[in-house]
Amino acid sequence: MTIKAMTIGQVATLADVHVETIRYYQRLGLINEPARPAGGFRRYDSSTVSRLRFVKRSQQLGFTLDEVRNLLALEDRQSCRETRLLAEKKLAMIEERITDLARMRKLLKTLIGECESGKRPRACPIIATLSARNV
Amino acid sequence: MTIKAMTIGQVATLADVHVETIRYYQRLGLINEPARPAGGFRRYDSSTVSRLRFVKRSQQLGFTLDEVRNLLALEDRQSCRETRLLAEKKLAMIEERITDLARMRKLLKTLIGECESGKRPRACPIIATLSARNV
DNA sequence: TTACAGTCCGTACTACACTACCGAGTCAAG
DNA sequence: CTTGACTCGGTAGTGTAGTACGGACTGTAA
Repeated sequence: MTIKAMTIGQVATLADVHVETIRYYQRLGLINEPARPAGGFRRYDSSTVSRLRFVKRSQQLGFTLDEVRNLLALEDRQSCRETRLLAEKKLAMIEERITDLARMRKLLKTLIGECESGKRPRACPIIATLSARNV
Repeated sequence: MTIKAMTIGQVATLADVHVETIRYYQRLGLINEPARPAGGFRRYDSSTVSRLRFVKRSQQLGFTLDEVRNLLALEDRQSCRETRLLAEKKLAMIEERITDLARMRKLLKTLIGECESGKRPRACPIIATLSARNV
C-alpha cells in the first residue's frame, strides 16, 4: 500500500498507460484530477493507479469507456445487482458478435476450401460468390 | 440484365445503400464515376449496382473497404491465388478475434455465475475482480 | 412554366479511444 | 544557477465507415 505523492508521469509508468491517456480519462471524468498547488505539478496517490488498472481490465473484458464510467460509479455505490446486469448485457453483446464472426468464418472456410480443391476450374469461387446476385 | 442509364438515386435504391455512400465510395476509388454531361446528372448502368453489392457482401465477410479495394482489383485481374491469400489472412484475423471474445465470454460468465450463486456474500465479485491488483 | 424532387459539390460532423504537438511553466540534480 | 526532463493546457489529428448539411443547379411532370 504505497500511498505516495506521485507525478502524473510516475502514475502512468506504474499503471502502464501514457500520460496523455490519463489526461484523456480525466477529461472524460473516469479519473479525478487533484487540485493544482499554486502553479505547481499535481500529485497523485496509488488509488489513481488502481483506478487506471480497473479501467484497463474492464476494457479487456470488452467494456467501452462509457460503460467503464458506469462500472466505476457502481463500484463507488457498491451496487452488485446493477453491476451484474451490466455484465450480462455485455456478455450478450459478446455472444452476438461471436455468432456473427462464426458465420463469417464458416463462409470464408467454405470458399477457401473450394478454391483449393479446384472444384470450379474456370472462375475463382471467392470472387464468384462476392459477385453473385444473391447471397 | 437491365443495363439502363440510371441516376445515382436509382442505383442507390437498387443496391440498398445511401446516395452519400456511393459518393463516398467514388472518393475512395471503389466505384468509378461516369463523366458528367455538360452540367447535367451522371448516368450509371447496372454494373455499378453489381459493384456495390460486391462491396457490401465483402463487408459482411469482414473485409474493410481497403481490403475490398484489393478484392476488386483482383476481380478485375482474375487472380484467384491472391484472392485466396487475402481470404486466408482475413480468416486468420477472424479466428483470432473469436478467440479473444471467447476468453472475455468465459470470464464474464464466471463472474456473473459467482454473483448469482452468492458465493461471496460481502463484495460484488465482478467489481472485486476488476479492482484486483493482478488479473 | 412552374413547382419540386433529385443531383452536385464541398465541408463538416458522428463514434471510439486515444495520440501528437505546442509554447510556457516548473521541478530536481548537479 | 543552469540545464534538462517533466508538466500544464489546449487544440488538432489518427483510423474506419460513413452521415449530415447547405446552396446552387437540373430534370421532369403537371
